[in-house]
Amino acid sequence: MQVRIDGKEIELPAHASYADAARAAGVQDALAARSGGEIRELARPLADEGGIEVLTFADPDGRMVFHHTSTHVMAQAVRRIYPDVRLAIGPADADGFFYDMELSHQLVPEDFAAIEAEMAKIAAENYPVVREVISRQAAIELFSSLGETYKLEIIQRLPEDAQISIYRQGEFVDLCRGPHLASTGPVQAVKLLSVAGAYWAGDESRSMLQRVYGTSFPSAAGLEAHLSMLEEAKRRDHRRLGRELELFTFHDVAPGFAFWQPNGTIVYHELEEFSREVQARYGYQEVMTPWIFRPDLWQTSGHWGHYKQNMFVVESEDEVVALKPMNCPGHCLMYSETVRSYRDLPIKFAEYGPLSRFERSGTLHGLLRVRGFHQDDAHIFLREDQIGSGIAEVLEIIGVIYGTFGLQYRVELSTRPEEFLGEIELWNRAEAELGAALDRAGLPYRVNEGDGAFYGPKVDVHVIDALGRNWQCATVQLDFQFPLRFDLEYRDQDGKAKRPVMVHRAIFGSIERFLGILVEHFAGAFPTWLAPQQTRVLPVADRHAAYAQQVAAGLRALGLRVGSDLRDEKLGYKIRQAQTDKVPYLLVVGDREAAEGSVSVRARGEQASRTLPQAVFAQALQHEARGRALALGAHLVEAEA
RNA sequence: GCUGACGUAGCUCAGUCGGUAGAGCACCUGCAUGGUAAGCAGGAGGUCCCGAGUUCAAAUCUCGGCGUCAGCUCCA
Repeated sequence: MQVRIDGKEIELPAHASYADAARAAGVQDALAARSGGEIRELARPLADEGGIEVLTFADPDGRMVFHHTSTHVMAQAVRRIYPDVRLAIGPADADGFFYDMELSHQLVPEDFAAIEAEMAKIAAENYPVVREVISRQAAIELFSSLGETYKLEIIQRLPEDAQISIYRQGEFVDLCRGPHLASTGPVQAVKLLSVAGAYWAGDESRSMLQRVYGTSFPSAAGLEAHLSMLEEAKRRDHRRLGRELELFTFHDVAPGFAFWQPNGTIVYHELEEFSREVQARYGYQEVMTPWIFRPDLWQTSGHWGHYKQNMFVVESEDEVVALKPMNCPGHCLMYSETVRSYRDLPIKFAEYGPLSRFERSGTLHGLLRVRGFHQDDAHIFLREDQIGSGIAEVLEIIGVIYGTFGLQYRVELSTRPEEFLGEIELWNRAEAELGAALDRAGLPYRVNEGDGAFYGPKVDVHVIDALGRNWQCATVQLDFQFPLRFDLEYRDQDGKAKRPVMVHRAIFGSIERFLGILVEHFAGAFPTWLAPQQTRVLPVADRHAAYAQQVAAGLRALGLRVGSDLRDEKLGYKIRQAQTDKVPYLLVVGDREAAEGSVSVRARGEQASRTLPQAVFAQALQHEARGRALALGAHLVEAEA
């Protein structure tokens, strides 16, 4: 028969398999195939179809199949070593796989080597992975005899008409939907990464299983590359860099709250100032509102009913009060204090004040998940006819802000959750407005059904960092509820009272969190405008100290952040330290420079240096910092020319 | 919150069998006056997370608490 494989027409005998097809197409390392969006196992016979694609490890679906079989190999190895294991679920995940299991032995990382060795044996033994479809009754009998109670529970949960498949490899059998590799042989390079608890069926009230995470590759080289990427992520960990660069610290007595060290405070303020500057251009008005309120406010806003478990509630003078987790109720109050005209709208209140949310202890994570933080928060009150332009403007600001950091981003639209306030019709309208604004902005987006806030649908923006990781940052939430609950009004053209619409939005999200993401994105090497110290003067010997101080003073007078290293150390030592401190520009000054009033400039990460007159360097640095340039040196090259 | 691991000098970590603690870096002092990623020598630095218990004796063993880490759950 004639089959189109990866775009080429190829003649194959009748009853050929996908493996035959891959071979005929000359693909050596085929893992599976894809046809009409479905993944097909290599051992299966070709179905009657238009065209197929051969999947290798380069394809995400191919990788998924590979990792899926890998986790079966791991389960088989664990069973050989710990026969009392009971298996729950074992899927592929983004970069590897995991298996949830119950066993009497508490696994520790020291056990991994033995399991990996057994996995290598299973790969070398190269068992065919055989799929069988069996009846529900046969499946129940099989897994009962094996004592696999979790598998029995899975079978019971399957719909009546579900096809039940099992996969065998050697002595091992597992309930599984597949798809899988044709044999265990390709699972050559494996690394188990961690073991942690995971609830059975993701249910907090059920038993806790042991989840073993691992990753695997067809070749040792691929595994090595992946492991060094993980190492790189570790090197960039903002908690580590935060301490090394003296940006922030945490203390046992204030879990979930950062101490901002002098260096970190500079970066923090630069971010806040940047936001302030951009938003002022768009007509935002900055405000400051109380951070402790009586429950009345939270009752009006609905937080008392829906969010209280996340709020810090304190007692004072026999009265209960609560720290604000969000600014919106305060801004609504502020809006309602005056009679508003249709001419005033949109009104845009921005606030950078402190927010507190009670987060469960196990969820805290450096700056990325804290209890005390600040947002580049704003609430926009607008007329219904301004919704489209209002949302479009926010999307524009997002582009301006993320562009400055060189961050790519992607967008998601989250719709009505199960627990919600208000009428379904209002929700539908709000969701439609957001979708339309995204379409007009030309931003492709994914829909997250049921993931919206309790008061309205939202657009979430995920930034993509230098390592390709995604972080949820900006959020834009349309809200018909708060105006209703706070009875907000404006006088329309006809003199009648009308209800405004509200937009909640933050671009960084939490400034703390965004800063943490930036630390990892830049690996601590901030662009000049964000760098705590933008330049550092290094005298060659102590007789050059006076000139060094003069150079530093001159730069400081221009508003630049400059340090000087006057210690009795050799130049190489000071340079090394300045590089590890990730200072953008080092200025070496010795006899030559002192004599001609120049500085020898060495940019971060470079070996070469160039000598420039003091004033020329100062001006270039000033331009670079003021312009919030992403890369180092553009103005320097200009200055030299 | 749950499961597991961990908590020793400012940082990274070692500490055997239960016998009162160590290294490197950083810091301080002295020598060296130096030209683009670590000069040499010396010194100081400890509530071994906190609290109980076992023991003649606890960094070490047991229990409880706090915190951190990996994950789960949660995340307007």
